Amino acid sequence: MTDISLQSVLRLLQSSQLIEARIAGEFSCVHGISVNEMFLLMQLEQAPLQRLPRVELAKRLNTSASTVTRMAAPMEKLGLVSRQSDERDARLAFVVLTEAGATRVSEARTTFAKQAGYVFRDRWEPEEIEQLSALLGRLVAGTPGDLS
Amino acid sequence: MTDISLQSVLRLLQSSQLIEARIAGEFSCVHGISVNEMFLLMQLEQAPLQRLPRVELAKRLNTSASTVTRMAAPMEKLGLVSRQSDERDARLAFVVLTEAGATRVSEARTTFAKQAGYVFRDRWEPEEIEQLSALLGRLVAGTPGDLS
DNA sequence: CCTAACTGCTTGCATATGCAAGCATATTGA
DNA sequence: TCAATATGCTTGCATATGCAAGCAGTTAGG
Repeated sequence: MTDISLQSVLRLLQSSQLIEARIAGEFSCVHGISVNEMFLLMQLEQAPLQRLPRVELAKRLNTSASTVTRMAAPMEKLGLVSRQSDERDARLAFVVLTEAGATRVSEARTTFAKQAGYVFRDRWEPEEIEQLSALLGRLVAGTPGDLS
Repeated sequence: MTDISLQSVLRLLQSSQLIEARIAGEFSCVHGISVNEMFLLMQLEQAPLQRLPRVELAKRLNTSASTVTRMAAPMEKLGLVSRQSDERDARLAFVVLTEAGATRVSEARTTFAKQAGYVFRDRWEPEEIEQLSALLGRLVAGTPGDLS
């Protein structure tokens, strides 16, 4: 393989697929939400006032506004988020993190962290994980929804 | 952020999303196939006899057998792959890379490599990309469908 | 042999998601 | 002021995908 950038991106996409497949099943069984739903809650968690307009949330999740609309609806029924409108601009419909949502995302993060640990459980030195994290950090740095 | 494994996995999944979003649109417009379809062709390309049973292809793509069935059908209409049965075991239906498919995947890889290069165009030294690739290589090492 | 269990593939149904159109509201320019 | 444009959200349609059931063919145990 001559092209190192190509190799890196191929490995990045492949490892991402592997990890998602490995984590997703157990995760949603334990917490009743998907990994993507946890990501949504995590975005709210780190937003000022724990709330975001739908369009902004879509940008930070690298997805479309319609997906946010459709993700938020069932989560609202579960009480994990609520809807809030803006007094100044009636077009805005904030997605707001509720108490229950904050609790849930906290529990979910714990499970996720444990599963993330398993990814590196064999033959990884802490310094190597740090190195990987630092390099990946440069790829997500400055993007709207950086969670790390 | 106290847990380095968590941070690494979060960044890995996020950077993967970012890259996919950035690459997918232009890519499929240029080549008439999606990135996932290119991955399918690349798996065949590196398989003995440029062919694989559907179940094996599913494993290597980290997906389900039904997805492979449904991906292969339109690609067969396009002439990129063909179907071949096994003389010994009539259950097997190989997906076979055609000449046209080999040409197409070669062109697609060129475009993909160019786009991969853009991912690292700013502030990345070749040694850093190598380092990233090596670390990610450990995550995909030994998995069925390693393309790198 | 022959039946039971297994394997590979396909298909029906459910879910997830993007795009484009539509609707309501805000902003801008004359 | 008001018409044209822009923005935020939702919804209809199309595509992508997984799971479970079903079918065809193979293998194993008696």
